[in-house]
Amino acid sequence: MRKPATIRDVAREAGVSVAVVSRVLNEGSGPVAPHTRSKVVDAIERLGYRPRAAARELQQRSFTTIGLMLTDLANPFFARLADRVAWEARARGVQVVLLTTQEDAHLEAESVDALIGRSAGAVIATPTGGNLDKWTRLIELGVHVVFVDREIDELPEADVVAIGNERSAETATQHLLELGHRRIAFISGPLSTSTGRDRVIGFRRAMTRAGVDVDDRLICAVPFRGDSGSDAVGALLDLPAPPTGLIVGNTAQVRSALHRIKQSSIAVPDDLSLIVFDDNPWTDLVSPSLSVIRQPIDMLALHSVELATGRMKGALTERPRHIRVNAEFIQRSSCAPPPAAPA
Amino acid sequence: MRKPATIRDVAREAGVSVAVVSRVLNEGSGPVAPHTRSKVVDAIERLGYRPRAAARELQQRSFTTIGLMLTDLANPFFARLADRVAWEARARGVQVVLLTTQEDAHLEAESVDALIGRSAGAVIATPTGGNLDKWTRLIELGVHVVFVDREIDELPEADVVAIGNERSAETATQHLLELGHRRIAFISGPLSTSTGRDRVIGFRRAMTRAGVDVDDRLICAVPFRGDSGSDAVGALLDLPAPPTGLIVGNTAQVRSALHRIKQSSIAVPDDLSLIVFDDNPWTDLVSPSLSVIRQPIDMLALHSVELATGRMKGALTERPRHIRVNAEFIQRSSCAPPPAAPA
DNA sequence: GAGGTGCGTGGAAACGGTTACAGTTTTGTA
DNA sequence: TACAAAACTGTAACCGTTTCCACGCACCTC
Repeated sequence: MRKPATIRDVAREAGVSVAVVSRVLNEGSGPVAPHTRSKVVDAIERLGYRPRAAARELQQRSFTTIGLMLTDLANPFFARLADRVAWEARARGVQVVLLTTQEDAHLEAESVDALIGRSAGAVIATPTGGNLDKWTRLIELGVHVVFVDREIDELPEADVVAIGNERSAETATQHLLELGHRRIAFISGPLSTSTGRDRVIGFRRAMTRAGVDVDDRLICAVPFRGDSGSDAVGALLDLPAPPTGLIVGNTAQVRSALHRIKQSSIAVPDDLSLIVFDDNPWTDLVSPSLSVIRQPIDMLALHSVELATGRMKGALTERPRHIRVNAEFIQRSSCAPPPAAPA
Repeated sequence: MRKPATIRDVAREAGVSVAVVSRVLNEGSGPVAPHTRSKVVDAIERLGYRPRAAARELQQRSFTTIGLMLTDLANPFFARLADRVAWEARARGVQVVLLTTQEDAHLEAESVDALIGRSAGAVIATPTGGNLDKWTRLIELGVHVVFVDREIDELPEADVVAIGNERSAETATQHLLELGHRRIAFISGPLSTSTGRDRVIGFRRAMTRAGVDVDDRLICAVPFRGDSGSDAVGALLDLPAPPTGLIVGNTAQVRSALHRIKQSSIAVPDDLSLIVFDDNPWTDLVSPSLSVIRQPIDMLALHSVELATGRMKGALTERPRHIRVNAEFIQRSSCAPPPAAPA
């Protein structure tokens, strides 16, 4: 196993200069006579030469890589998002470096550092909510940041692609209200995330507009990780007056919450009407099939990648954009009028 | 937007030479006085300096990037695999470049090309089965290839990490046989993949050993994409003598198959006993909860990354390894004796 | 006090590409 | 035939690290 050939070896073998070889390598970066080119190609073939990517990257600050920083690929929502992002990125010829933060601010900080070292041109991320300094630094270094799904208000320099969270929560709540529910519970993500906050706002707004008092015990902001969904459901069902409707606005906790409901003697939708955020492959396989708020994942991915690559290539220079795409309410079988509807 | 700081900037800021900064960066590569070290650390902090990966790679011939080439992240199995791979990779300080092939040989070829000449030292992949030439070329170029989940017999140079597919299928079949089933159907992936072939082999072996004739109409090898699972179920149920037991060995088609079963009037497990490959987050949420073959995803990820990074760093130089990890049969509620068990 | 033996440090040469610029040929045109 | 323009090729300077080697210095040992 001998040392790999370098561009200089090729040049010597072909009897030309390194510049010529480089031009042959990078088609169109300069003129090369046909005969010379074939000599070079031969030499490359003979030596089995392959240009070294590191050397290339070092030299040219070509931003051909974007970072994709998601919290957790085990969550089907993010998994499908990653799938679509990878797809869109490929179509644009850019590479995707994948990083997961597991909802951990410390890991997130590490990831940002890693991206700086890899000289990524842009980052698509679902931020945990912290690390303001890290993000700021990243942006200062000229790395374009696109927040997807969530956002950070304190970072107006970043683009944002998300669904209308307030509106979606409002729609779901509205649906339950119209069925006659009055005691409606809401399980959201942490209020440190924009999704958590906005969805709760939407929920409250719908309730208030309907003239229904919001019982704060019916709003549970729980972490994304762990079994908090199950705990929240347990606590809600144990209340003296348990809710007749439940909206789970924390995608990552839907499974856990459902588990608890399945274990209990509560019947859906007879005893409890249910709407969950995000349409998973299995939401129509369980019994009863779940009414959901469906986030348009391909749109989120499309816009994110579009923004990221656009900014990277300098095509987009205007001020940061906030792109809202509409989530869709899909009615299935998990909602019904409350058991003892008021007269 | 200022330029990223270089090691020279740090050296100047700290009032030392670049050599010292480098030694601080690479702990243990040379002596540094404690006081000097802290000056350097301060400077790094102040400047927000991050060493540039490309420059590092150029100098020392180590790679810090591995390619992760999966077919489809919308499949929860691969999504969770990606999650674990990202995790294991991070623990080893290597970056992951994500590529998806959508089970398309052409896209796979493109992906391999993209990886060639990029700075990936190793690739973890679930191959579609074709592109022998591409893979061979990649390996020749010194990129270490680890096939995970599936393998390609014609490429003995690649490492393989997979479950015992024959054995797992055998176990599942065995379970149904013991319950008294004789007409057992098997839906597998394409026979062009090792998983498809091996699982069918295991299925046949168990049947043969039990002295049960295998009805070829009960074996459906269907594509991973599309709605082929549903079609296969439809065909099976339409048979004059439909099966009383069904094993879905095509993870990607489980959802589609279940859908069709749910639509039909067939009751699980009363009319049809069901075992599916791979334990998803929702297999115990549906009714009845599904008996599954659980693939130990974290083990698959661990070994893959271990092999990939080990080879990359030159720690592993022995001949290619085939690592088999055991899948586990998890019994839930989707199996019962056949409706008219033979006396 | 001469001669090791370490430690701590800095200078400068790699590593393998790209590319600006200058130099040499070939071609086109008056 | 002369001379400018175009086409091609070569030299050398980067890019940001790591690392080899030399050097100064304090300390220890005969």
